[in-house]
Amino acid sequence: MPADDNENLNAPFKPVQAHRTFELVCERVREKLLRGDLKPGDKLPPERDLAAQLGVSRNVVREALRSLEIAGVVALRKGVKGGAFIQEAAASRITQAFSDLITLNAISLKDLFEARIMILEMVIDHAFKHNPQPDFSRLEKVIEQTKKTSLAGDIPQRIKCAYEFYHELGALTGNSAIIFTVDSQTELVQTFLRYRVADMPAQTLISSREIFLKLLKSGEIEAAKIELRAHMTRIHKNLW
Amino acid sequence: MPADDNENLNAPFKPVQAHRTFELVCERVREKLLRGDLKPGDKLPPERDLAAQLGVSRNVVREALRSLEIAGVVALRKGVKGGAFIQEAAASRITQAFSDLITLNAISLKDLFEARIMILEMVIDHAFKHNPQPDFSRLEKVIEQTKKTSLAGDIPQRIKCAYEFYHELGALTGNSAIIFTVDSQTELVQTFLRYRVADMPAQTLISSREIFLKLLKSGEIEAAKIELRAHMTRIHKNLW
DNA sequence: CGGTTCCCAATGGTTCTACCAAGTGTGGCG
DNA sequence: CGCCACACTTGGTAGAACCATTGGGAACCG
Repeated sequence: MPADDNENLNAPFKPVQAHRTFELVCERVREKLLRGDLKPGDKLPPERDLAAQLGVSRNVVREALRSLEIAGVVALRKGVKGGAFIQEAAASRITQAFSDLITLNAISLKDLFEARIMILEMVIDHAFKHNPQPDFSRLEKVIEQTKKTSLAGDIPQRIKCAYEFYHELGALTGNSAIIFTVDSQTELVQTFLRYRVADMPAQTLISSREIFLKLLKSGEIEAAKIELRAHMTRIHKNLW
Repeated sequence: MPADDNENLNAPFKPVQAHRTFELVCERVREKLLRGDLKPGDKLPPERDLAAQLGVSRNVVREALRSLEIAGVVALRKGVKGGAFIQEAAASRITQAFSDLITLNAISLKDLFEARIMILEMVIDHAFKHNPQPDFSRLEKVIEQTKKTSLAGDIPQRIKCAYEFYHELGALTGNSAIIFTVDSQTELVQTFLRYRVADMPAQTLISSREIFLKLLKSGEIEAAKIELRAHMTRIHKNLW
């Protein structure tokens, strides 16, 4: 439920005044984003200038920027040539939100992992439902890359490949909302597993990926889902 | 923070630079949350006291609180007896994240709605997969409530009932990660539809809900999914 | 005694000013 | 020519003062 202003829908009076100044500043920025006046990579004016232009104190501008930063809309860099830069759209803000729910004990790791499997299985189903012959070339390329880096023992690159793998899997749906969801879950799981990747032998990973792809290609959906679930279980088991 | 040192030892790349003071303040609060020293409903010390206790300026404390507020961890109320109160876990932060992705044109409304349908269908599948006879009593109760408020023309309550309906649907999985995902999507859609609910006659809504429940109860999963998709399409159509 | 009104203190919200810290470039010096 | 130091830009922190809202209690009135 909208946790903020609730219940004033049928209120005869409109107590609307929620304007903390910094929120208005955020609105201005979001407006410009929506209208295309601002695009990722663009830079906002310096805090001092912005404060002057908007007729508010620098503090207010800072709180607004802080808010936008936490929301992942802008990133701040200092020094000359620094400033507030509009960020590229990314899954990380969703990731952060889920992460907070976990620290609040509102979501257990078990549920998180189970949900991840559910969504990925859904992705596979959906990929075939609308297209009997999905294009697996990108997925294939990622697995190839995984093979190389993982055998070379390049852990960070291996982690990145894993991310790309699930990303391409999600991309089979062609639905960006699903892609972001999958990405955020991957990101989330990786933050919990980051320092334990090496627990799984490279060969185990590679063969799992290859078997999975082979099953997908031959259209054995259910078998592919079983392989995926088995792989996930191997990964997650380390945490319990 | 000994735990952090531990992790930094074998960290391939460091999360350094976190030493903006306000981030440290956030950490302190999150620590207390994680250790159970703070629970939802608890109140943080006043900004001035907090600043003194932590040995930082009030400005820093404010930025930290702003950050936690945006993250949905605390809510701020002014006046005497006001302060920063720890919030109950809620989906709203995820909602906001998706909302930002939409304003950045990274997700289209079409994809959002399609993803929503996909997830709900997945929920239905999953509910039956692990339990041939799911408990629909809560869902039934919500529909009963929907009937009442919707015929009475109580729009806000009708919206709330819709939220509850999808919430209980998600709850059939027993997976809190899924529940939060469903909730956030519902919230998101509702913000786009809020002022157009009345477009759908109450009777259309009610009969759709009842047909859906009846199909679920008789185990006609596919038919239920079709009814759900039809209902969704009716709702979403208004936006295109 | 009961209730209404008004004032006061607590607390978040805003403003100002000054200064610190970190990049970036430029000009001077070897 | 190359390197280094200094200055300038811009975000980060500090601290004090004041405003706005809220809740409760004191004062007042019936």
